[in-house]
Amino acid sequence: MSVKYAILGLLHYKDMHGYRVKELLESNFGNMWTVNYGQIYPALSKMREEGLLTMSEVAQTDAPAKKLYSITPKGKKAFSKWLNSSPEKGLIMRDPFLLRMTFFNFGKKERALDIIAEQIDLYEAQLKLRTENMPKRKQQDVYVHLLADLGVNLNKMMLDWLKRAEKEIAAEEK
Amino acid sequence: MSVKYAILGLLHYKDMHGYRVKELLESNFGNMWTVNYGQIYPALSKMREEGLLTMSEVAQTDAPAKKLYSITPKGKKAFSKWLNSSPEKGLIMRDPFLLRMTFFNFGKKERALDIIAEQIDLYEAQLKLRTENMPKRKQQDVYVHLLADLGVNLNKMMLDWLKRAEKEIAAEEK
DNA sequence: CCTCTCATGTAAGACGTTACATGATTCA
DNA sequence: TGAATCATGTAACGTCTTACATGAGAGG
Repeated sequence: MSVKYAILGLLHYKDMHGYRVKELLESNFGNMWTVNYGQIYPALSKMREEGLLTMSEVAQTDAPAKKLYSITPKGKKAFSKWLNSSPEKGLIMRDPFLLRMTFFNFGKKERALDIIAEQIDLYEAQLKLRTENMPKRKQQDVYVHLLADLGVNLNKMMLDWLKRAEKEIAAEEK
Repeated sequence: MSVKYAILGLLHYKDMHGYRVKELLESNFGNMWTVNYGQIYPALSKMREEGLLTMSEVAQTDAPAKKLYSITPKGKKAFSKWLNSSPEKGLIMRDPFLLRMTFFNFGKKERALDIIAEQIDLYEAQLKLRTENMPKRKQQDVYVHLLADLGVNLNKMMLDWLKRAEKEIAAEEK
């Protein structure tokens, strides 16, 4: 369960509630996460039961009450044990677009080019966003900033590749 | 269910049994798949029930009997419908190593460098394999060969990034 | 008044992984 | 004899996604 350790890691920075955890996991860290409340809220409750976290309710005048979670010494211990263990298996990269692309020999070339163009737009928008966010990340520790850098690199590589793909496919007779 | 369409795609090339499907998904296509029998065999049975595939048992003298699956016209139709639909959501990239790395500010620098060195070895071995397999892919269609190319690119980018990370982390005082 | 953002949660189901169980042949 | 490869499958368990349900305040 990796959401667990992601949460424990985030709580090293500051106390947080579920809503913020999701926000940070998605935008700030890694660039390569999608988490949803269906994972986060149950995980927080469970971890609290396990004694890794403590919770305190905070009433607010301008917004609904939130549940602030803090990491306990037991939680820190569990996190540090995980951090120093050897990372299992490898990278998982799955993309519905890439799966389709693999089989485009059985489809129409024009449609392939359309879908590639869509992807280029998507990655261009994402690259813009990531580039804009880079300065913020540079103020954080080396690791966070390296990760942000990786996100930008990935994005650039994909764009180069997509544009090359466009040309190669267009050049095919068939 | 993406395994479903991956199978339908493969069966456009030739009739296949479950064992071969796994082999091809893992090695030949995409470079970015891990599938296991727990997914494949039930999927094949289910798709047969749905009329997307037909099956015939083939006895062998040198190995156990295998179940050859063929795609039906209904299966081809379902596949082509999927192929031409717009790909949903985006790329999912998850790596236990990258998650750890994000939080290495809370761990020991030496350990971070060790783990990075391990990853470099891993990616170097993978790059070698992928580069060796490239000529085979070039004989296939543009799409398959572009996908193989993407795998190599990804690998190279990761290696560059890991080596830069090594230097930046080593340069930190702390 | 309507939509957006903030905020928390549950239930059902889809999807994936791991472990187990079986068994023949080939090669060292 | 023992390991590797080929071959098929199931059961239990985890994880993840989707949809639903609720509700307050802010701003147009």
